[in-house]
Amino acid sequence: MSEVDSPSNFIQNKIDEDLKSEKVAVHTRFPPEPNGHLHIGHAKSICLNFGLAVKYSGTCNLRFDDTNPSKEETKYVKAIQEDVKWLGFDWGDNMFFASDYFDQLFEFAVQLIQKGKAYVDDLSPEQIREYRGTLSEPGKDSPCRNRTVEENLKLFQKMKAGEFAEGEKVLRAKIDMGSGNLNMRDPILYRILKATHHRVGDKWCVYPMYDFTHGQSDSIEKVTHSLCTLEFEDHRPLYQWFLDELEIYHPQQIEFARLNLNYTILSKRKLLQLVEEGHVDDWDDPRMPTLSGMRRRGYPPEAIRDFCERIGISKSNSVVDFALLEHCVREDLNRTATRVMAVLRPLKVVLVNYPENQVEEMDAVNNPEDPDAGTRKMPFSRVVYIEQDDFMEDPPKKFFRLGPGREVRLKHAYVIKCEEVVKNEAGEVVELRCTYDPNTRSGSTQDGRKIKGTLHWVSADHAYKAEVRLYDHLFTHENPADEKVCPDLKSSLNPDSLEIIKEALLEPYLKNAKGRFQFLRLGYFCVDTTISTNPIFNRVVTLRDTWAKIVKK
RNA sequence: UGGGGCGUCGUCAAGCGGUUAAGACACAGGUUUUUGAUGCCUGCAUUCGGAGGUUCGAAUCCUCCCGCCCCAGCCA
Repeated sequence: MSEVDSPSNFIQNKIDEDLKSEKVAVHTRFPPEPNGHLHIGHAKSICLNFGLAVKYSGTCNLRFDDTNPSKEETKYVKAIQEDVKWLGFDWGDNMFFASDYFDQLFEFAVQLIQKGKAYVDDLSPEQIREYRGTLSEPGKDSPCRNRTVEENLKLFQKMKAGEFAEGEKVLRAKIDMGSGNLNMRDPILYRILKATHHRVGDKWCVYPMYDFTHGQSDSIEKVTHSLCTLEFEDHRPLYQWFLDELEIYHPQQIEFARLNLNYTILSKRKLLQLVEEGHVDDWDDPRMPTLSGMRRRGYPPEAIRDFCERIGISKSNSVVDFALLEHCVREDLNRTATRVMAVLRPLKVVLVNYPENQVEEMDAVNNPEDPDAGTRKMPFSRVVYIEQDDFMEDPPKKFFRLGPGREVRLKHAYVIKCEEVVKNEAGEVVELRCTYDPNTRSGSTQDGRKIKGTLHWVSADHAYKAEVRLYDHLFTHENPADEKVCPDLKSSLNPDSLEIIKEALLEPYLKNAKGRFQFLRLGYFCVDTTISTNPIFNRVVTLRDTWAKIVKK
């Protein structure tokens, strides 16, 4: 599989080069903030970081970047762990929290003050913004910039002791207010936040900013390659500045492009909006691009890993075709899913020459791709249901399913012929009266006549009724994430992203079933018991459908 | 001349001075098939954003130009 021979990318090339000069084990980290659920974009990062550790026999830490207590919650920590595990990765003993380093980080800040490289600023948030300047104009120094070391030390301790209100003071690095890089214009190191932290409670009322936390955390953990997304490129000089000034171990930050997928959005903020406005049930709605949503939908973790492998790693902003993800899912499921029969929109078929009350047990192959999967029995009787789409009263040329006077094969059973079409008062076809050919048991003709069409079916008396849910893209717009071409998110929502079929007819084998199946000729489905005790079958993905393409033309 | 990035097939993406410019998805044909599925076969960039230059030789090096993305949270 493609998981074995992963394609080359610039990060691997870099690591290969690094390994030539210094023989240290590769050490990466996946650093989510526990303020929401993981999505397929995070999967790219997880697969990259953990994948590199596996490939180079190194280590990958799971580290929670929990420096903003007002947004973070323990429930997210748990959900993230679950998602990473489900994806198939193991951090072993290497789970850390930035909050583990709060004492150390505070000491680092004190060191900078002592070196004259940090100062306490009294400016208000608004003033700080003004003093920062703009993209094209330099900023100007704060009046507090030249406080003495002693004064700064005293003030910083008072900040820590809770003697000031939120927003009253901050600790800033003393770098360069004229820098073209805004991140270097005396960035804030610590702010006052009188919030309870999900792990360390009320121990602190000053919290370090991301920039003052991330690099040092990487350094403490002896991370060799700190991989992050492109928007942090501008932060790299600052990342290095802290490590230099503190004179501690230097990991290297390398940036890559985040994942974009068409027909969906991958921004936490917008995903949250979908949940809060009720456009989806929750974060794990099977239409969501979250890992929990995909898990419920039935996407195998192997398929997601394969997908992440195939999309590659580069620095160019790109939008990956959702069809590639679906391809990976189909490829995995084709190999592994048991084939069963289910009729979603039933049409009654009575076999007029089949004995009343007779039931035959037909042998059905479980998976033609896997000889070891064996066979099972399927009951067959006088009344069966077929799919409404599989009958046309006035079929076009290339249609080779059932029609008046036509013959078709019921998979694993018999060849039948449509003798009579029964309609209701409205003129709708409600029943087909057919004859079966007793000489075609299991589906093969003895006189050598070719039967082009093969239909799935279910015996009326033995059918098991269950709810089936069909999903489609959440958005009709190909690129809902791009606000330039799609300014209104809501108007591009796909009104048909969910179709519920209350009573689909399934073969009895599916009673008490768990896991994923291929409903023959329809698609792959996965049992979901999240929202009801009765199993619901979620459609993972359809089968490729070239007939539908022909019809479209 | 604010700073930092990116431009190779419809979409991803290899390529790192000498290749017929990988591969995958998508698409289009054909074939096998008791799933219009799967499988198999074939086709799909004389050209690498553009223009110059260096070189025996350039997608790869240099120059200029063009286009796109990110940055002005006490978010990460």
